[in-house]
Amino acid sequence: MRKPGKAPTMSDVARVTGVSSMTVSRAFKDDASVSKETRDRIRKAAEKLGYVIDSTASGLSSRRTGFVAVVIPSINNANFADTLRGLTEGLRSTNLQLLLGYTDYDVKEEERLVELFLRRRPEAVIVTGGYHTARCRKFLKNAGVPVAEMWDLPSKPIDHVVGFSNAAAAELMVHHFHDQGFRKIGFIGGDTSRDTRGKDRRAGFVAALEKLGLDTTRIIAWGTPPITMREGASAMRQMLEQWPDTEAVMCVSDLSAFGAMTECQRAGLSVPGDIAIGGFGSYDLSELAIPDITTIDVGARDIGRHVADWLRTVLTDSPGQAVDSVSIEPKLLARGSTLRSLQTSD
Amino acid sequence: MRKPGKAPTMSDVARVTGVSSMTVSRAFKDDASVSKETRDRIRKAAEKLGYVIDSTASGLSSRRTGFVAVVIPSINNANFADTLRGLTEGLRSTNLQLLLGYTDYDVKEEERLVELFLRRRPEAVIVTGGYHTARCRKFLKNAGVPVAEMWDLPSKPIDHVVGFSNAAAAELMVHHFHDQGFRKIGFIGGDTSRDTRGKDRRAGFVAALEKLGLDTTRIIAWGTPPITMREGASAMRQMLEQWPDTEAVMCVSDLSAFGAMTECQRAGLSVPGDIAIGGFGSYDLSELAIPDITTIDVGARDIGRHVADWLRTVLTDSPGQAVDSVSIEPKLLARGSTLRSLQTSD
DNA sequence: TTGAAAGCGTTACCAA
DNA sequence: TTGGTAACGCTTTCAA
Repeated sequence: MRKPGKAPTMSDVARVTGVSSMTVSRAFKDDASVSKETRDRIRKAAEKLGYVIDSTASGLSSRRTGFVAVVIPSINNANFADTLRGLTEGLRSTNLQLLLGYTDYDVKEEERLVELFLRRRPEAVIVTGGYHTARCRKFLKNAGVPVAEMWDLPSKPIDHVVGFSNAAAAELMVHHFHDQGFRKIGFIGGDTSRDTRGKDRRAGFVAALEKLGLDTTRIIAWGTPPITMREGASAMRQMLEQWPDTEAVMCVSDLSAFGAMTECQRAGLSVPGDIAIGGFGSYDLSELAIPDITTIDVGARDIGRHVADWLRTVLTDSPGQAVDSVSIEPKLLARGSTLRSLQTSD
Repeated sequence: MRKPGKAPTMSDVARVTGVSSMTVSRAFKDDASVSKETRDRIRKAAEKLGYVIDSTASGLSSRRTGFVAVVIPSINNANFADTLRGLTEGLRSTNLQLLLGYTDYDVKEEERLVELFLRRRPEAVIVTGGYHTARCRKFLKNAGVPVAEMWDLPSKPIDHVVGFSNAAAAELMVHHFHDQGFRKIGFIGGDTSRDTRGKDRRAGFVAALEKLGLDTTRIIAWGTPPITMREGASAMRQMLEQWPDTEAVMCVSDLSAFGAMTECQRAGLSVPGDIAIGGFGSYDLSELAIPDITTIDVGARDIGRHVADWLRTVLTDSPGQAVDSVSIEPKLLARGSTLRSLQTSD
C-alpha cells in the first residue's frame, strides 16, 4: 500500500487548485491574508492529495524550525515526566514542538545529544542540571538561542534557570529526622560520579549532619543511577550489616526508599518502629506503600510550567525581554515511615 | 553571552579554510572522498568557528532527514521506556534520530502528533497499538515511508507489526488463577474507551472466564488510563464492597495491582490468603512488593529491538527487502500474591 | 488578496 | 580529490 511516488508538494496543490504556490503557502498560515473561499478550496485539495506541509523546507526558508530541544536524564521517571507535562501544557498554545532526548544520567551522552539537536536548529535548548562537559557548555553558550537549565541552581548559569537546591532539599529531611529524635542517620544513593543531583543531595545531607554534630559516615553509595528499588534493597542490606544500630535512612529517591523499606520488612524490622526511612521525589508509590513514606516534593510540574512561561516570553510574546530565573522551594511531606508518634503497636 | 550574529554556515567554513563549500560538505560525511589533511583542517576550523552542520538544509537537499517518528502512549511507563531503550540501542550504529511523542492514551492526540511529525518528513513512523482514527490511518498509509505498529497484533496491519496479543496475555493470568483453585475472579482496569490495549486485556479476561464457565461480571473499569496506584486502590475498595467473596483479581497493570493489594492489606485482608492479586507488565515494583506480585512479562525491550532490526533492514541494509512481522510470546511470572501453597501462616 | 522572483544552507550530479 | 551548478520545498519581499 506504500505510495511509490514522491510526496506531493505545494506546487502540486497549487496546480490542482489553479493558484500560485505562494497562495497555497498562505492558506496554511493561520494569520495570512487569503480569502476564506480560496483557503477552504486549497485545504480541501491538499487533504485529498494527502499533502502535508514540509517543515524541513519551511524551517530552512523562514529560519524558524519550531523545535525546542529538551534533554532529560531519563524517560522512565515520574518526576521528569511531570516536568515534561508542565512544559507540554505550557506550550500547547504555541507552535513549538519538543525535540526530546534522554541521557541516562551521562554528561557525555548529554554532550552528544546537544550537538545532535543543535544541528536541527532548535529555537531554544533546555537541559537538566548545571553540570555539563566543557564541550557541551561551549555548544550551549554559542548556540545563539535561549538556553535553560532546570532541576538545579547552577553556580554559573549559562542563561535561564528554573530549579531548586538539591542540597537544601536533603537538609529538610535531615532536620525532620532530627526533630523526630533520630541521631544515627544514614544515606543510600547511587554512584555519585554520574547523578550530579544525587551527589548534591548527599552533600546537603552530610552538611546538615555536620552542622548538627552527628556522625556522617553511614553512607552507602553504589549502583548506576537512577538506582532501582532492587539496588535500594541491597544497599539497605549492606547498611544493616555495617551499621546495625542505624535509626533512620534517607534515600536518594522514593524508588530506592521503597526497596530499602521492604528489605527492612523482609528482615523482620518494623518501619518506623525499628528504623525510619525517607525518600525523595513524591512518587505515587511513597503514598501507597505501607507505611506511607516520608518524602520531598520538588514541584516537578511547576518546573516545566515555569520553563514554558519563560519560553513563551522570550520566543513569542516579547522577544528579548529578560525573565528572572526561578527558584523552587522543595517541601517535605511527613508520613508514616518516619513518624514514631503515629506508630501502631504490633 | 548569546551571540547576536547568525550561525556560521558551510560557506563561512569554506572561506576560512580556502576550499569550496562542497569540500566542507564532504569533510562532514564520513564516507566521502576528501584527503585526510583537508578534512582535519576543515573540522578544526569548523570547531573553532562553532559551526554545526544544519540538518534542516541537508535534509531538504538529500531528502533524508534522519528522523524516525515514534509515538507512544506515555513517557512515564517502565514498559514503554524499555521498548524505547531497545529501539535506541538497536539504532545506535545508524544515523537515525528518534522524534518522540506521547499521546496520553488518546487516539485523537495520536492523530495530531502523527500529522505534526509527518511534516518533519521522517524516514519511518512507529506507533503504538493497532487502533487509530480514520484520518490517522490515512496519514500513515499515505506517508510514503515504512510504518510499524507495536505492542499489539492488529487485525488489519498498516505495514510492519511487532507485538503480542493482549487478550492471550490476559488469558494466561485467568488460567493461572484457575489452576490455583480460584473461581470467583474479578478484573480491575481503566476506562476502556481510551486504553485499547487495556480493553483487549479485559476482553481476553472475559473470554477466558467464559470458556471456563465462570462468572464474568466482577469488573471494575474506571479512571483515565493509565490508571494509577491510587485508582487501583479505590477500584479494589469498590470490588470488595460489591463482591466481598471475590477470590482473585487481575489488574490491568502492576501499578494498579500494587494499589489494589495495599488496599486489601489496609482492610486487614491477607494476600494471597484472603484474596489473590495479579498484575501486568513485570515492573520492578511487582518483584519488590510484599508479597511479590504475579505478573506478565511482555518482553517490552525485545519489542524495541525487533523494531530496530526491521528499521535497519528497510532503511539502510537492504531497502525494499521484506521483513516478517514479529509476534512476541508473553510470559506469566507466578509469585507470592497468587500462590496459596507458598502462603505463610500469620 | 494574489503572484513572481530571490533566496534559506545543504547535497546530487557532473566535470575537471 | 576537488569545484561549479542546479536543485530540494518552502517563505520573504516586493509588486500588482
